[in-house]
Amino acid sequence: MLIDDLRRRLLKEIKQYLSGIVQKNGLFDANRAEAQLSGINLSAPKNKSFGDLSTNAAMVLASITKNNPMAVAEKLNTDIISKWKEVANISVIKPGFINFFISSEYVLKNLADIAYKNDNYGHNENGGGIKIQVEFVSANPTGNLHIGHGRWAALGDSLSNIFTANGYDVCREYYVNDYGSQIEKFSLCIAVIYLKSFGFNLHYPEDGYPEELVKDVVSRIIAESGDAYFKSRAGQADAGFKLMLEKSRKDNGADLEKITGQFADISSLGRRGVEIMIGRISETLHLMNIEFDNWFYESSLYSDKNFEKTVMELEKKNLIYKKDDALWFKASEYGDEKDRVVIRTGGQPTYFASDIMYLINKVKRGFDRLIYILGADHHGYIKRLHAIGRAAGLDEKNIEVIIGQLVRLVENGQTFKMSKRKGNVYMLEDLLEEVGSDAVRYFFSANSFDTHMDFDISLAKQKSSTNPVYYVQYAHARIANIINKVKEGFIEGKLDFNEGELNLPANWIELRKNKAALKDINDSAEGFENIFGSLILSNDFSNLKLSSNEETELAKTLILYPDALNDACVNQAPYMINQYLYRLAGQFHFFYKHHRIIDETILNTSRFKIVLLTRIVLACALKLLGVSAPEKM
RNA sequence: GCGCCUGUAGCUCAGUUGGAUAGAGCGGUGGUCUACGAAACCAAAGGUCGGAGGUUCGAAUCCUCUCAGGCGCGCCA
Repeated sequence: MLIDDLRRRLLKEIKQYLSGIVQKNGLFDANRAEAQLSGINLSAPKNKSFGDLSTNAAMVLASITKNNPMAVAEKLNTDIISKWKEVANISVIKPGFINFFISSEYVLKNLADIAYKNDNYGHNENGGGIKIQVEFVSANPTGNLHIGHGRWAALGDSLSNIFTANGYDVCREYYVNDYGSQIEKFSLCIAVIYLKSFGFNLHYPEDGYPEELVKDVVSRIIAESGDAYFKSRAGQADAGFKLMLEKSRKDNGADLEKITGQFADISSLGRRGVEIMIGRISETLHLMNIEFDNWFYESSLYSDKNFEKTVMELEKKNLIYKKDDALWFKASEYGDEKDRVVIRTGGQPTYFASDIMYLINKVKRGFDRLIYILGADHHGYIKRLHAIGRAAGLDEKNIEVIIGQLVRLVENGQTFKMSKRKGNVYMLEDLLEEVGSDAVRYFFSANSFDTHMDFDISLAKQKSSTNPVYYVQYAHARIANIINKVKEGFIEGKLDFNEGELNLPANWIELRKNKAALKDINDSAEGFENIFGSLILSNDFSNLKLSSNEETELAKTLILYPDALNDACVNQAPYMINQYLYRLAGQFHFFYKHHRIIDETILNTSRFKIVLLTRIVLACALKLLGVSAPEKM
């Protein structure tokens, strides 16, 4: 990591400088150093011609010490920055900016590092192995995933990948809401359809789940286990029962439930239904390259008298009280807007009761940091989750709630709210089928969590060649093509190059003698990876030459990947990876257009090596986003 | 009514805790292929940063007010 390291070094040296020179006049307080110096930036300047990097340190310092910014800048330059080996061509400009370029010495040294680290290039240990749990999607198992879930899934998974690459121990968790009244309703719907499909004459609950969905689930249940969920098979032919069913059509839901329960095992059907739905959801997520480490079932919170024990604990800590025959949690004493009901009149626990137990459970499992990624429709949760955390004596900083804004659907210029499209449903599965996982993943992680993004269905449906994901993938495919070309050229004996500069893998030399084996390698699934991997292993990347501006710029972008990865982590912003990728791909295309790697029969080995390194970085970054790195398109 | 989020080019969005001439992509305009893949490259055009005040050397960024949009505010989950 270059930028972050330099900034840290700069701050450290400035502190020493300040404490020695300025402290005596009282302008600088060592205890407040962090706050006073926090405004110091070291980053790429807006205008590239100023340099690769720039710092406003002199201006911040000048305001503390009441000195002339230009004079301070000159001093910082001679005393500190000019001594850095990483930089070159330093200049001090008007208000007090210090601009500089990355030294070629540093660039070359770090290019070699890319080949050495390969798949792990850019990774760091900043996380220090801290256990961090990311809970996301957690859609109810009573329906399919909608477009919004797709966005949160992409963001959550990419963010998890970014955390892992930054040295955190990440657990991706999906919380399955399989307990409570919604599940009871879902179970009843399933049981009703189940009985109906065996000839029973029941009416479908009016406020039930979409019938098509439930029918789908039931047909799978019947396909796998037939009438196994009947309580009484004899009842089917009973005339008295039929009368009862007739009557039930006019009755209310309570009777419907009673009658249904008499003949079918509602809760078992419900459990099976939930499993089927979760299976579907995980399949959809799998299509998006997302695998959860843990599927946590809400119902498991209620086993072993855990609920009763938790309530007793809360009572002991004086966190709950009774009012209007219900049991309340004193959430307002811990920052929530009001107190929350834990047990309803009648003894049923609320969803909030689960929240309490779930959070306690997470802490008990040893996670240091908890991240909840919630949809904007759940933003009311932030305060109550923090309230639980505080009451449990946890540091609020370790319970982070990230709110992902909703996705608005646009079709032919018309906008739809996701929730209003129940009649004409366009689900995540449909989107994946229409545009493919790569485009979905790339697009959904391309914006910050905060943007209210529009998803244009009509645009997504047409496979636009101007799609940024193709642009990035195309860079990778181009490189794969070059690598193949080089291999073929060598084996066919049509390519000349200085062998000292490019060490060919041993198996290539074998292939030159035995061309029949070539086809086998090419046809094998790992063929390309073998070609690429052996090239990386057999070569030294510290001796390449950067002979043009385009190559130098590309190389600098390559070595700044670790910084991009760090930034994406610190800011919890996967979109920064998208931006980096786009910039890298652009720089590669630009380079490619201006310089030939293979010129007629001559291979430029330095350029070829840069291309190999570019491929590594493209693949690393694409992997973080869960987007494939194709060899052909 | 209260709370959270958003408003930047025709469209979709960046702009890291206040910094230099507000940036990309798409679309539109005009150029590039007997060339390692043109799914690419190059050039110019496009803006009172929703509006109004304020804070200071300096504001898209911070404060106040205001307009517009999204989402919440249950003994539902």
